[in-house]
This record gives sequence, C-alpha cells and structure tokens, in this order.
Amino acid sequence: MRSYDAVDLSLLTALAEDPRATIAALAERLRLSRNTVHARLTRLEESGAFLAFDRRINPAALGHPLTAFLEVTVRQRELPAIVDRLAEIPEVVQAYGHSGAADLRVHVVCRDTDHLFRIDAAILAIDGVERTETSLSMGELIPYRIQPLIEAARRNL
Amino acid sequence: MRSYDAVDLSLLTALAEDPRATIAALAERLRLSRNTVHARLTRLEESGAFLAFDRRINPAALGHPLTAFLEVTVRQRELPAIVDRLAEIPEVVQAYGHSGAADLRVHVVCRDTDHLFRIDAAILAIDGVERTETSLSMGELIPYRIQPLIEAARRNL
DNA sequence: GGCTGGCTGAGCACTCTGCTCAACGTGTGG
DNA sequence: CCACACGTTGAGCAGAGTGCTCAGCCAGCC
Repeated sequence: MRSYDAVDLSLLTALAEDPRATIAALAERLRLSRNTVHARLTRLEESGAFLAFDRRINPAALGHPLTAFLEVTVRQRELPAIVDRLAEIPEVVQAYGHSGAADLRVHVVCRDTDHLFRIDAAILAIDGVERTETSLSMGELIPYRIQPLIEAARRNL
Repeated sequence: MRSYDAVDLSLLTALAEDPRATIAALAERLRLSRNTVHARLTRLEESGAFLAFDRRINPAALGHPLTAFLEVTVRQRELPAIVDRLAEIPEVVQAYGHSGAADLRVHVVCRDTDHLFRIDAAILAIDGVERTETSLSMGELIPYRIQPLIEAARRNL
C-alpha cells in the first residue's frame, strides 16, 4: 500500500468535515484543480482508503442504542461454522479473531439489556460455543476519531 | 428518536451501496421524487442517522494495519484525567466506558507489534492507570455491517 | 535532452441542485 | 363530512457541478 502525501491527507480531512462535499468544493477549499481532486479521490477509493458506508450508520438510530462486546470461547475446529452462524444474527455487527484468552471478540448492538440477554443466549446456543464473557459499553468516552492519526501522518511527511 | 420507515431504510441501503450517489440518482433508483429524497436525507442527517466520516477512513491505509483492544483498569476517581491523556495518543481511535472487570476498553491501531508495545507502555505510564490487558485482533471475521439490522427493521415495519 | 507522470486551466455537453410552487393524497380531529 | 396539516409530486428556473478531453507546464528520472 503506497503511502499518502499531503494532498491525500488534506482530502481525507476535508471529507471528514463534509462527507458530501462536491469535487468543486473540495478543489476550492484545498486550492487544487478539479481534475486533481477527481483523480486523487479515485485513487484513494481504489487504494482502499475508505471502509464501508455501513460504519457511518448509527445503530441507535435504528433502535439499537446499546453496544456490547462478547469474548467468545469456542471449539476451535468449529470456528468457521460458528462464524457463519454468528453472521446470521443481525445484531452482530462485527467479529474479530482474537489473540487473548478467548477466541472471538463479537461486537453486538441491541435495544436494551433484555435484548442483549437474548442475543447472548442465541450465541451460547451455537454448537461449538463454550462460553461467552459479555461486557456492556457504558458510553463512548473517546468517540471514534482518525484525525489525530492523519495529523501525525502529516507531521511525519 | 423517531423510528424509520421504508423510505428511510431504503435510503440507508442505497447510500451503503454508493456513498457518493447524487440526490437525483437516489431518486431514480428508489423511484421517488428529488424533493422527497432531499427532504428525507436532511431529516436523516438531522436525526443523527449518520456517524462521523472518520469511521470510513481505513487506518491500514494510513500505515496502521493492526488493531488491538486494551482493557484498562484505573483508579476511578482519576478517570476523566486519564481519558484526557488517552485522547492525546493519536493511535487511540476510540475508548468506551466498560461494565466488566476493567474500567475502560480502548481501541488502538498500530503499525506493528513493536508499535503496539510502545503504545501499551505509553498508556501504562499514564498516572492512575493500574493495569492493561491487551489483545491483538487477528482479523475481521465478520466485517462491520449494519445491513442485516436494516433488513430486520424493514421486516418489522 | 528526452521521457514520464502529475497538475493545471480551458472548454463543452450534460447532469445536478436548491428552491419555489401548485396540486394531490392521506390521516386526523371536530 | 369537512377542514386542516403533512408529505409527496412534477414542473420550472437559475446556477452549480461533473466527466472528459486537450494542450501546456513542471519536476524527476534515466
């Protein structure tokens, strides 16, 4: 993956500030030509700078304001089948393979604690799942942010 | 927060498929009038349906391909000051308050395991941090997705 | 010096936007 | 049943934006 230069980083920052900014607006703001902005955006998209739009959709807006993480211990040989079953649960929004004591970290969203309880039970009911350890998120103390990384990258140019 | 109807959900899905789609294109695709799409998008934005664009920026593209989670135990009276210090570390992309044994869950991104080690050390050096338990993410087995929730919401209309 | 890649401004045909407007349909309350 | 409010629609308009091509320029490289 090629590294990004100052133009790339400025584009990312400008988009963070106005995700639906037009190419013309970005060009004006960054004092570049339209063609450059267009070409650079295309390259950023093609190089995988942008993750899926799903990440910007607020689960709370869909009626699932609670976030919880489950560390799931499984029979490892059955991991692929377990992941398939987890993927069938809509409230499971993400799952990572894990290096710690548990085998999986599962990120779920839910309506309330009763709902979480039922999702937990559904996960525990999956064949091969041995145990789960659930922790409820009590609020985003540092909201997700990438700009400090971009600033750091800019300083290291 | 008002609940969303079929039009809202369709818009979210259409945007997930093409985040930079124009209002005209969305209107054509969803068979709505431009004015309706414009009004609905405005309402979605105003109602908090969209989270920050930072979430779409790929840390790997910025040279930080590794993701790790730290469960951090702290002296609780010093939590606010600790959060301030954590926010000064660019590689800390998110931090949650926690309901489990630890007090904080910190999401960090890093270049490699050496880098992670140094970030862990920087966090442990913060006054009031008692211990951390770090686990390295070994890959996104279920990539972040919200569409199943949207489909479930659509079925429950 | 020649070549390549990237950036630029100009130009053009086409598309899009923001807004207003009148009309229509639906739901609600009296 | 009627009045009202709300939401959606298509039309219209002026202005903005886009995708693409083109020629020129500059910097870096061989």
